[in-house]
Amino acid sequence: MNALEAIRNRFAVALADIAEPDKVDSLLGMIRPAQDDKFGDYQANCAMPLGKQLGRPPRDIATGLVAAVSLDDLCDAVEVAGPGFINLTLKEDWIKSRLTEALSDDALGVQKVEKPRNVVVDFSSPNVAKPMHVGHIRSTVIGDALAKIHRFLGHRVITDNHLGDWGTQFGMIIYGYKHFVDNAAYTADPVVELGRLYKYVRVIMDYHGAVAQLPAAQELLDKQHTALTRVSGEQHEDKAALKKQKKDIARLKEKMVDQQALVEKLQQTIAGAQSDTGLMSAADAHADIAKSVLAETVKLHEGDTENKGLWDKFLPYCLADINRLYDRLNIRFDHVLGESFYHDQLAAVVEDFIQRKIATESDGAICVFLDGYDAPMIIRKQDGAYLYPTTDLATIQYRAEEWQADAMLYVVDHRQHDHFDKLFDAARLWGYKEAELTHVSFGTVLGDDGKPFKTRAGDTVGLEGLLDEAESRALAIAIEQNPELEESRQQEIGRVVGIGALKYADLSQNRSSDYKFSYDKMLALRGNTATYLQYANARVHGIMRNLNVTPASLKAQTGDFIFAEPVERQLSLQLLRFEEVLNDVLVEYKPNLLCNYLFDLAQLFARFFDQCPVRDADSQAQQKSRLQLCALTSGTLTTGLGLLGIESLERI
RNA sequence: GCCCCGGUAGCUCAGCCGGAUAGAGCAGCCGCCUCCUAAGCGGCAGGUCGGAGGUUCGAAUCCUCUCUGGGGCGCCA
Repeated sequence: MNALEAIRNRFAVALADIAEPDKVDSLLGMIRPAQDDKFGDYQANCAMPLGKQLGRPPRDIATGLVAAVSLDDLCDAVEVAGPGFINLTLKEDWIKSRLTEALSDDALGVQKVEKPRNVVVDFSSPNVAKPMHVGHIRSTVIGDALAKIHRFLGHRVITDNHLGDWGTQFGMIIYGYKHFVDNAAYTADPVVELGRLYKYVRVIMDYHGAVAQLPAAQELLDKQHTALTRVSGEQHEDKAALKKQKKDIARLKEKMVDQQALVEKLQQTIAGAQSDTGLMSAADAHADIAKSVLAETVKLHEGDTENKGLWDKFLPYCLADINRLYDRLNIRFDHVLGESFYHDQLAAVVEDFIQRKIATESDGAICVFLDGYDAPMIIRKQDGAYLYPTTDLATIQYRAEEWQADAMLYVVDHRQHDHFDKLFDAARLWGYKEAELTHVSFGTVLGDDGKPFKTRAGDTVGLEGLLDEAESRALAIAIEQNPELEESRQQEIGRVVGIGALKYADLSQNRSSDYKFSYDKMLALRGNTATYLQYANARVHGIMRNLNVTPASLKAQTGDFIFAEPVERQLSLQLLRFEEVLNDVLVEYKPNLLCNYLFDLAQLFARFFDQCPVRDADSQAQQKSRLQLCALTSGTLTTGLGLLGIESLERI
């Protein structure tokens, strides 16, 4: 039982007597860790709102509460301060006995939740056959961490990688294979050749697309220009009209900047293609490539033997390709049920929607109209093809019925917010009202310039290159810091530190905000980084190594805890907050709360390391106590990092 | 036009279902290795929490308006 929960339980009894029953929970929520040491360890802020509700002075309420709550075995000082804050200081004996419990427990005293849920975590979900890029890493890393934390707290977790394995990109590869394959290259390395084919077809399609789009884009730009000239030339007398004119001009100019950029981009695409004569002859020979690609996709979906055969042939290579990345990131999934898994269920989904009269036909498409949205959710196109909302609905059905999911978490970037709002509304209309459906959204990864992270050439940055760079930078530091270590150890440190830094950079940020990617910040040796935590952990192990003890040997024969320096008590309290923080993480699915916690823990340990000699402790008993704190610290850091999907080492 | 998400120290960001003097890291300045990993520790300096109203005993946090940046908005995913 963590301290916060213990305190809340005691207050719950007392509050039941004086507060309205439905208010008790929110009042208990006002008991929280104290913001400042001088206010004790925890503070209860519920007397002020209670005073208002009951029409009595809050200080009286606070005093009454203090008298009514039985905390004798838990807290020392219980003080009423200011307008009615109740400041609580935990008894040292209570802290010490919790530490002793944690020391002998593999889960560090963290208890399983009382009501485990079946939680499906849908994350990563890349389109196979397209190169994975930096945008995929946030979903992958955040989803993995949330799954691990759920599991650690006793929930039944199912992770599912909902691959895009049935879309247009296969039409592209199939078309590419049929027309452009280099058989020697394919035999030598199918993955590389398929990747090349995808890009090749993409470039040709983009070229034709740009050629088709450019005149209209140019025309629109000209129109905007004309409009700007016209509006600018207008003469107005009254202020309101003048203001409107100014606003219109500003808006038009803004639009023109965007439109100009679009035109330039199209021109660049065309010029880029034209500079490659080989490509141009292919482009000329395949003028209808977009239509043909679509046709190949349709044939695949309709079960065409040849295309389905190619799909069956290509898919394992595509999977092997992405699995190489998952291996490097050390990430596994319980299931990999991509879009293709659901394709034969889609017709039935749409039929069911029609039969239940929650979908209607509009302009030949089958639509679900939802309150609060102008645009409907289309589940079948005019041409009879299904769309991703259809697949997503089938997926919800499957997860609810096959897996009895109590919660489905979708770790997907924030741009799909509207899609998920609609999807969830539609699913509830359909009858899936029980399960929690949550879009765990996250922001965009930006470059130094504040724009979506791209290479100088304008391509999205490949994930593979990102991992390479992170590792090689970390390796350089590892060699510099540990010149005496053998090379394989340095390599190992480089790998663990580099990958850890990359993951932590994503996790430590509030997931909802965009974040600026920077190798330098990520691999900084100080500050709130994985490296700092790994370093702290390595230092703990250094102490234990020097004194020839292990967490296991300490566990075998525990001793008393002694708080000589203030930092020892602070460190202890922080160690005991682990469970509390893990529960906090799951309230809003925010792994950064765990990062913050671990960073605070590491900082406290660094102070402990400075102020509390272990080898040269004053007594055997004190040394024992400090070693036990070391064991708990390394256990918590290692476990905490592990829950974030980050490895730790005993020496870095 | 409508909808969503941001704006907090020079920079990168925490804090946001209201709580006591707004935090951290980086960058800057000053100290600390005869001492368990200095990939460290201590200290100094730095903020009208975009702006204006409002609700409240109390607002970075809630409400309204406004400025500003980003994203999304019928047959792509």
